Amino acid sequence: MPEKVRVRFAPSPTGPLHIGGVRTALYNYLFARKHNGSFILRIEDTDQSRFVEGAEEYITEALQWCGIPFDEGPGMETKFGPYRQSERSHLYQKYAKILVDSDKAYYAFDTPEELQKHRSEQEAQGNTFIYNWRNREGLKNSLSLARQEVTELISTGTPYVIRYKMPKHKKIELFDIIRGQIEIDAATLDDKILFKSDGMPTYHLANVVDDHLMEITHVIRGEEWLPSLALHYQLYEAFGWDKPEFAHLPLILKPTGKGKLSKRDGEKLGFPVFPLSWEESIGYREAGYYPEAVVNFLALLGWNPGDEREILSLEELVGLFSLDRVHKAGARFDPDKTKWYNHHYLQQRTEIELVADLKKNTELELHSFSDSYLEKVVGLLKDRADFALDIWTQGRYFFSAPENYNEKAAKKHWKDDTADLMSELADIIRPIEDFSTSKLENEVKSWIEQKGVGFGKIMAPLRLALVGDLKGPGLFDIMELIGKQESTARIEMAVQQL
RNA sequence: GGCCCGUUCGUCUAGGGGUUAGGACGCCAGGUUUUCAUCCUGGUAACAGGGGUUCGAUUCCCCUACGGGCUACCA
Repeated sequence: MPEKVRVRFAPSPTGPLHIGGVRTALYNYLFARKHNGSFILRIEDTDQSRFVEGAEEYITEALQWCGIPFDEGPGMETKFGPYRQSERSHLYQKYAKILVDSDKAYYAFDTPEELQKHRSEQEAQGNTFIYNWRNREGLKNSLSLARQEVTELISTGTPYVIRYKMPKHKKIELFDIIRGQIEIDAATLDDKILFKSDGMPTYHLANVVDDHLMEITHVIRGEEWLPSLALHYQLYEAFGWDKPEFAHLPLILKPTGKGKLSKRDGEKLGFPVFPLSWEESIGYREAGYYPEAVVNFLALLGWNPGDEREILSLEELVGLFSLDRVHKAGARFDPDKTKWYNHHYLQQRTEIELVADLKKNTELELHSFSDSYLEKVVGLLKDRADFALDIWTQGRYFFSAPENYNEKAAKKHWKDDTADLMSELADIIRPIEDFSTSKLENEVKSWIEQKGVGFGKIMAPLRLALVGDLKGPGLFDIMELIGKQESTARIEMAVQQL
């Protein structure tokens, strides 16, 4: 690759960034960094009717959170800017005109209603209406109308669009890095609208013009664009421009059922589909996922390094990434594996970091506990946590005495003589000066052996008394942490209540 | 319907003319933990079907089936 690699991620600010969009951005980022190139963010806001307030900010914040910032884009201006298409409309107008003047495109005056009518008429006969060589002579455009009439329509302000004049006889040879050679018969294509009657370009025109002007070398985008690649090729040729290389990424599919992953799948199956929360939809960040986990998971969804590694940091991904290892088929999204990745990255975090993670959640009543206490709790619980919040929800007994006891367990393990045994145990514990795990273990175990009652008869009710359930880390670790007073108090409470 | 892309365990995938078709998630079992989870070990499980080409196809070609995408003055 002789020229400097420049790639772009070009979302439309019509809402939150979808997880599939994040992956497209990630692959662009990885490719750019792998080749010491630039990663550009371009906002494709040519459809004013679908513009959503705050969506652009959401996109930049999401990329930031994932750790894949762009080198150029809104707010990071260079000679290639501006980076919002709405701020570049004068350019598209100019280039659309060039196409018309060279007879590669034409004005069309058909109203949306007229087109709709044609469509339904064709549909009624079981056909599809395609605006192209078959019928363009019979429709209202600068190809069918007299020159005079066209000038008059335009000068009187009649709304018009500009359509690309797709040739009838041509085999368009496409090349995609991921899919290889593709041949398309131009006769099956339609005269796509390049320039809308509202003065804005459509995706096709804006995209080609901007990619050229911004000197984009590789277009890495979703597979949904593959069908329009032939048009884009035609446009580059019409302008006499060198084409970038293209790579169309496989889609991310629903975990079950058919079709593309959607917002509804997340709601139904209870996992995020957005990087950050948006309105009612929870994001990966807010659900407690670490960006490393999301990036790692996403990178491996449709791509792999060629060996059996599954745990890869962003830096490692940069070093390993290559487009020709991108898979061709769509990938089903797997929420379980994402969770597993988060579990893994959570284990990498220190106790101090995890305490900080917990404290970020201001709804947790953590203020009455010291950092050193919290760090010890984390140390005992982190193995079993997928999310930082699990430490809180699974370790409530470190923060307050159990309010109720697992009924089934109580029925099974709290026998008639248990209360007496527990009271006796409390008496054994009370005089212990050095209230440490090892000391406790020694004392309690030798007492049990002396009594000859069997461990199960003591340990299960004791756990019930301290934790409220038959769960959790080692009992003596718990006792050391919550302390003598709390431990005995909980035993006495259980004796009373059970 | 038309056009385009695709198809290896349930899922993500490795592999590639001769392999015991490998790994990961999930699931199951055993071990550790006198609990639960983690963890460790093991197990379950796949080349969509049919034709070619070939000494030999999961691998190459064709067809079918199935899946996906596109078919807007949306991107």
